[in-house]
Amino acid sequence: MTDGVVERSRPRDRILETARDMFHKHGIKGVGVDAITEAAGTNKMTLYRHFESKDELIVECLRANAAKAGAMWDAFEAEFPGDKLAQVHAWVRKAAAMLNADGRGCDMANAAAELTEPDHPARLVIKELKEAQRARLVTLCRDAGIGQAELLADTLSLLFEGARVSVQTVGTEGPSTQFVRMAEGLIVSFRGTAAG
Amino acid sequence: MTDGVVERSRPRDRILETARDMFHKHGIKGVGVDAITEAAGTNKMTLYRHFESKDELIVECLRANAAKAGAMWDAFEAEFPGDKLAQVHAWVRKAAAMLNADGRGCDMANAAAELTEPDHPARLVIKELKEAQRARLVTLCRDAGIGQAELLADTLSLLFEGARVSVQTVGTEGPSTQFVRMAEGLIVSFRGTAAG
DNA sequence: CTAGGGTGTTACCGGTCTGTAACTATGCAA
DNA sequence: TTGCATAGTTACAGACCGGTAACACCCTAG
Repeated sequence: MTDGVVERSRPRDRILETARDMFHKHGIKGVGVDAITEAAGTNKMTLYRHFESKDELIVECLRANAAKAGAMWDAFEAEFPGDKLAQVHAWVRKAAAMLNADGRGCDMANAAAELTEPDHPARLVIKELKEAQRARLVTLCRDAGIGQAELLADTLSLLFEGARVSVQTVGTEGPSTQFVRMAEGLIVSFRGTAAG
Repeated sequence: MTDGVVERSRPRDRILETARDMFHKHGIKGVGVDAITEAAGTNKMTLYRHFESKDELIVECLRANAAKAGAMWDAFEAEFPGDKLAQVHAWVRKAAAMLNADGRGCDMANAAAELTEPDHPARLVIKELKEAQRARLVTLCRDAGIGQAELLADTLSLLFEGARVSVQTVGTEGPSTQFVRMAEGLIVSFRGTAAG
């Protein structure tokens, strides 16, 4: 039996997990590879044996985040099998929970704010992962029988995205406190219109 | 006659203006003081005679941004004197214009994403300036005779904030294209409810 | 027992970062 | 002309950055 998932896992996994946590808390440019490897209980050489550069490590961290987000969608389906409308409401609750979880916003959005080079490898994966998220929410809304599913999904997306940066700038007592009310009101409103 | 506002202004003003531009384009941690002073046509010593540290320069840049934002509100009042509802719609148009202006989001939000130290001097001014913006929009909505002015203002704020980060992550062709429609729809909807 | 792959250690490279010291040049005002 | 504030120049300190070289150390598979 392994005594601690983080401590006794392979160095590559520890590095990835530690980097994800530190990038999230302190920003990408705010963390050096030395700090990551030390926190992961390893060293710089081992990092560069598994990742060819810091940029590649960043990309892998973002992909790992996306994988966790994908698991979230699967959890909705598992909790409310077939009931797409319930899953939409579950998404709202999950989003609200994230807002109060910590004062840091979305890792993808934060990375996009930091990595300004237009051809940075991370920008590509950020874009495609955000588009995948959007597609899943659109599909969910559509399958829930809501008219104008794209518009509702986009509105909910922007509200959530905005709430995350609002938490980061003014804290949890700002406009983001109204997020659930806004989202639920919108869903009701859109369900009132034509339902395909 | 001075031949160029930027070139012949005082060094302090040139540094401030140049820093604002470069922080906006490349991020705060992505720009060094050497690069700023060189682009401003001066040198590092002069910068440190006018600003006691890079952090103080950052704070001054954020304050300058807020001053420009304040001028925007005054422009609304000048264009539609007394007509608060028209000013709300002017805000929507202005916000939409900002979305397509460039792919970079709000400087305050980006700074908050980069400067993660909880006691960083910039975090205080970011919070108070964001709260001031929110207060102005709430007041405008209330004076426009809209019921639930706070809720509408917060919703519009989150939508705009979210649209700015969406532009930064997936570009101008993403959910942000629907911003005006969402905002106008919300205003109509809120005007339909009780009007005080 | 042995061979080899994964890992750890130390030292280093060249570059960049914020911030400072010491000195020189300029322009304006009395 | 003298005096002074402002600005420019060069050089540097001390720290950190991403990334690499060379070598010693396991642990396990054969």
